[in-house]
Amino acid sequence: MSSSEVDVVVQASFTVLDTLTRSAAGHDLSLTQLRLLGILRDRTPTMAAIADHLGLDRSSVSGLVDRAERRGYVARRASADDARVTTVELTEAGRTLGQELTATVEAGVEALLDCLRPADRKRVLEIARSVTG
Amino acid sequence: MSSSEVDVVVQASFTVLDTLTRSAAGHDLSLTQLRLLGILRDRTPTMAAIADHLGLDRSSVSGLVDRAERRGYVARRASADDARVTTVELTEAGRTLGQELTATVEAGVEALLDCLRPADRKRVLEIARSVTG
DNA sequence: TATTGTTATACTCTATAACTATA
DNA sequence: TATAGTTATAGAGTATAACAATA
Repeated sequence: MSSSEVDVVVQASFTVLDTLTRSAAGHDLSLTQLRLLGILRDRTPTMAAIADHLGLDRSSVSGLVDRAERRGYVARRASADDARVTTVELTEAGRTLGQELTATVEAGVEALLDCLRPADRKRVLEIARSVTG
Repeated sequence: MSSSEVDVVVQASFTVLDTLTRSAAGHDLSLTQLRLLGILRDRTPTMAAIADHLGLDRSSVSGLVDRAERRGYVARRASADDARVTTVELTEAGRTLGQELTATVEAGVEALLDCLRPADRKRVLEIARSVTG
């Protein structure tokens, strides 16, 4: 694979990520906050699990959750099993916002893929699944 | 396209971006600094052109270039045509670092795509080109 | 002793607003 | 007047180190 071909893959990823960033910004959120809400959509993880998932230090997640909590999108809950552990969950407002974001992101990504032929759209999904692993 | 299929595309983009972020961090750079060096690889843009390319405010680019300049990777040059204009170029150290980054990123992206069959690798490049436009 | 999470600190990144210099 | 770039300011995001509470 030539270096220009790597460029193309990287540029395409930036294009998708720019779409996500704009979707988040439209709701006055950062990309990281968007990812946090995405993680909480179907989970109630511990602080450590969030850090692992986002590849961040735990202290960074403390601040991240602080700001999301201050805005009313998430809530901390003490674990019943282990008094050291804190779990994080969406509030009703957070869930509503998450659903709006999902719709916005979906529209943005679909717009990006609208230029592809049906066979290519099928293929890009297969490839994306392979990359995700 | 179902929402789970959008998820797959988004997750694949995050995977590529995480590879880039790790490549940059390995050289003690942020993703934005990596993008800046990438832009300068084959151009000598004005501050305004960098801002347009990265989708940032010009004041953000001033700080970005300040920090890169302080580390010896880029240099500002006054335009001969228009005294208001400043162009930015790589230093020798910046070019060397950029080449190292290119190699690191290339290896990382290739590792991601190693699971694909040859026909798929060809296809992903075509699709990536379409998305990039 | 080891682990979970927070706090203190420092830096990068980013935008808005106000400014200077030039066109 | 309009444009290019900077500076001042404020806030978000991030890591490191030190810490408290719990296991």
